[in-house]
Amino acid sequence: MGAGQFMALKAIRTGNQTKAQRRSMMDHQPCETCAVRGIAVCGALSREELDKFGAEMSDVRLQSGDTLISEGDPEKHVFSVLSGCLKCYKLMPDGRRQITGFLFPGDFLGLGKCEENTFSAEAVGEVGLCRMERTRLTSLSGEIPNLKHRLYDLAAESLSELQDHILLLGRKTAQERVATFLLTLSKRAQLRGDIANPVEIPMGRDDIGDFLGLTTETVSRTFSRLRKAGIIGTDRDKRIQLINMEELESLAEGA
Amino acid sequence: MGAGQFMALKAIRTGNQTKAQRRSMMDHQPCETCAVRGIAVCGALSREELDKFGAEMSDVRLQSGDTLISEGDPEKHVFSVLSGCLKCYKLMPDGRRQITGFLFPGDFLGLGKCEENTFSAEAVGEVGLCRMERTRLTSLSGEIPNLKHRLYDLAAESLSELQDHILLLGRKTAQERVATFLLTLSKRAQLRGDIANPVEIPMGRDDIGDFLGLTTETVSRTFSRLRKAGIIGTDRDKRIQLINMEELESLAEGA
DNA sequence: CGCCTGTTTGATATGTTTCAATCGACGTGG
DNA sequence: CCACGTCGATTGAAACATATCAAACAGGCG
Repeated sequence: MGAGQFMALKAIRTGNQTKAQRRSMMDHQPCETCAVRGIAVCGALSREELDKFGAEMSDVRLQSGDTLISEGDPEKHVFSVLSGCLKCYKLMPDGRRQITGFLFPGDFLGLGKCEENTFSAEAVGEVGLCRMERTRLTSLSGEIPNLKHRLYDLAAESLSELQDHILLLGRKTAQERVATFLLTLSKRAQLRGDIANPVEIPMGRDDIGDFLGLTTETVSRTFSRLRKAGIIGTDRDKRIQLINMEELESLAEGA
Repeated sequence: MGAGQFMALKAIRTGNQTKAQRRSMMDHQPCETCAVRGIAVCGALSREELDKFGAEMSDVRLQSGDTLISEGDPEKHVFSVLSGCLKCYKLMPDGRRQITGFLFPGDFLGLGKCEENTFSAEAVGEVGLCRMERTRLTSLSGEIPNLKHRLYDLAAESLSELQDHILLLGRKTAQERVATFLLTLSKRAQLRGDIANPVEIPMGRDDIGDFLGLTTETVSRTFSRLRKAGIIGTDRDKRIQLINMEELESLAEGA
């Protein structure tokens, strides 16, 4: 691939500049009944720690397309995803976009070190999050060793995932990328207790393309190819059956 | 690009399986006189903390091509680079390789969370490092808050760099990748006090290719193109003058 | 039903890879 | 000191995977 230069002006990403406009704030729901307890940042906290932690949170709800944070803006808050899906991306001056990752329930947003966001994040469908002041997190992580440790673990895990993605972008073929993508999505769904096999694909083909370093068309064609090969099946666009897992795995690894 | 599938068997990377064979161990030199104090992990430590830290270190010296760690092996040690350059990479079953990053003096190796290395690391030319048991680092970071904090910062910085590289691999053209590479190398040299403008390129064209998601030939051709355009100049292969910085910057950003 | 938006499919263009050959620097041995 | 061999870098020609351009298709909704 490459050719980015020429795919450029396809949109200039004038996307609805919703920013925080449609974003709505709500009271924080009790952590005890939280759907993502156990898998989220807060999972490692004791009962008392959790109380202290939860007291600092407030809830946020986003509509599809809403921007949660923007690259370059001051990094004032950290977030924990409760429901829905977000895409994190970087833009180039001419509009080329690279999605660096998707966030699902239980995922944490706010591992940055510097004052400014290194990427933007936007809702894919409706999203619920809980939110905390970054400065509060910093001081809390000083008080609660478990929390600091958990944050470090999350960062380390994230590092490993990004390295995997670098391998994908640098060396895998379109088919291998798509296979990897489907399997990763499926495994993540399983981890948070969702259905793993007819795997839910909340984002559009263009988002998948911008994540995998491909175009919408190539993603679509690749899905079709896998479908014709009997490796995957489809009810709707957004729900895909993984039929031949073995083949999919070996495709993903590039064996 | 893409086509990885077909570039595959070009070598199967049978590379000299030197592992730790040529690796030699030495006593640890005093931290006070260390060339990379201030920029390395240990930079944030007080005098007493440094003594405690340094007492745990031993020195390692590698020859060109020596493998320091291998993907999948247990992660027993962490390292701080004193001199030279290392490449960190992941391999696919068929031999395709992706270099995830280069390490220079002052850089830290060992931010992993799990028991196993997520990548391999190999010396590019002669390398000097100091080494510590991972378990010792873990306990020390419990005792020394500064250290824990420093490690977290390093991880966060690393996250940001990997995201930049993901943008590069996913969306930049060959020329933009090479321009970015040269500038990054130059800036890092400056940060550690080395000469920034005739920038030293210790690694070969093939390593650069495997880092940028390109082939040796494309890297070489791109250098030639930049040279003909008067943007860079060359004394030797490994030392490159950045002549037109403005143009190089705008190329790198893809404006 | 017809519009709208996202997906799929087709035909063609192109940047990069692949295959192959030449060049250049460097070290070795006669 | 110069032929020779080696290894990495460079250059050329052709092949190819994916991008681009364009059109058809499908599903959801007013």
